[in-house]
Amino acid sequence: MTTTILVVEDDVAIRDMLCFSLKQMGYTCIAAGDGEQGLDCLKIQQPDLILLDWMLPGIDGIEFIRRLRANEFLANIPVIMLTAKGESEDLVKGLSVGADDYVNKPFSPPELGARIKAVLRRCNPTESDGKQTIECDKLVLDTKSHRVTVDGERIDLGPTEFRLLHFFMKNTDRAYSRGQLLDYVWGDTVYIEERTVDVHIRRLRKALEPSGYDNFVQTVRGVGYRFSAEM
Amino acid sequence: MTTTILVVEDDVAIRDMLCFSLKQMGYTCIAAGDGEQGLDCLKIQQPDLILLDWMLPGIDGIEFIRRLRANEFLANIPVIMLTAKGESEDLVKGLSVGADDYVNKPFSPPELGARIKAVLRRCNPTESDGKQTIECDKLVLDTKSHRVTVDGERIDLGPTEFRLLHFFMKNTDRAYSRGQLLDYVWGDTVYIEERTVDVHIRRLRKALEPSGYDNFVQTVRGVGYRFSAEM
DNA sequence: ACTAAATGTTACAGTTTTATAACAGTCAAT
DNA sequence: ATTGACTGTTATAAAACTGTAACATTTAGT
Repeated sequence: MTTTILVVEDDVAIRDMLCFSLKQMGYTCIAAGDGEQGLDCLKIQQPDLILLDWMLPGIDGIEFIRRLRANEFLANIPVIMLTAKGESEDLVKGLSVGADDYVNKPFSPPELGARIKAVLRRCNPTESDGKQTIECDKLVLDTKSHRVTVDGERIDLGPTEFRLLHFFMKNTDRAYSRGQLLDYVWGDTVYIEERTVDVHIRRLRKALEPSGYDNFVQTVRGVGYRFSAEM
Repeated sequence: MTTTILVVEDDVAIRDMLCFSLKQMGYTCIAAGDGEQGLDCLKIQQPDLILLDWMLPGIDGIEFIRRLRANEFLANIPVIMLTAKGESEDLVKGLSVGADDYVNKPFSPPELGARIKAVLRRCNPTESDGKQTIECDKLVLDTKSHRVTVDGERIDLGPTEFRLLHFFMKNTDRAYSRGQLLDYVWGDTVYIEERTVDVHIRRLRKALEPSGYDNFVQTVRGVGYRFSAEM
């Protein structure tokens, strides 16, 4: 799950610096040079957060937020204002118009990062797309506590086996090739031998063995693997 | 049940006067000379209400409240602003930022007392006793007295370990990343190495060791830590 | 039954993650 | 100034995890 941030800032140097820092922090970044451009970007793609310079040519910060909040699809996107020092007047205006937080220029990347994290957290209190536990017969995977249990009996899994089981339990009764599993469970950026999947399947089976659920992990010869309650 | 009030006011005379009046009214009083000091106080002890002068050297009222609201433990503490006459501008700002009420200087102690009572009533509708202690098996954490005991046996914790345990006991059976713990326990405005969390986890475990509750603090490899009665 | 391909299993070396201890700076109380 | 408690950082040790390759077994087709 990548988090996308829209940066609206007219100063090229600052904009580039921002995008660079944000990417380093693992965010995906869209950049706009003025309010008009920024609003255009929003028509195409909805970011998870907006970094908004307050002093903009054309549409200024206040106006930008107004228009943003006026659109029901965009109204909930949190906004962090970037203000120069001494603009505390505007600051209050901004917060009252609907900005969620602000950062004074100049700021350090860590500080900005902290603010971004805080705002995202505040705005996504539900987190983790709802479902807290996934069940399959008596097998229970709890995403919050990061635990797998059968009848309350705990099953120990390494990080990779946990992700693998998690994926399987979210997508039961369906066969996946080793390549697909690598993409979905490991991520598509790494290059790993396909046979490695076999090894982790083995480890998962072994961990599930005492509970008898190891046969839920099924081999589909010539294709890959499948997780299913039915034999 | 004593009610504690934090006074943040830079003018010594007014501050002392306030503390004196408050004590007369039966409140316990903590005093801070500026915003920085005030925030430090909050790390150690959570008051039931904050009296906040609006004109402060360093961190001003807006910033103070902003930081306050950013911390989940402190977010609900009501704030009464102390404003000089003619600062009606700031008044609006303050209320929009999240102050709960205001009192114009100069004010009379009875007036202030009335406001305090009103705000406390408004903000603690459930109250009367509220949860003062959190328990986990025989482990008892008293939020007011800032004490942790097992079977009446006292356990000594440093401030950070106390907050960490406090957070854990409020959120058991759930894995948190080091980053999340930093956000929730340390606050999202500081930038601290993630490894530092490990060290404090270690200190917490060590402190709990003699009681045998150290294994409640569990490592979730690849993720972070979890506090749970179940192994 | 024989063969080739696919999968199961195991051991291991390298890497990553976590635990622990030691250190230095801060702050308040004395 | 000095002490002592506390905090954050860092270095090193220990533990856990990972990917690979080598070998074993099963499977399907002949």
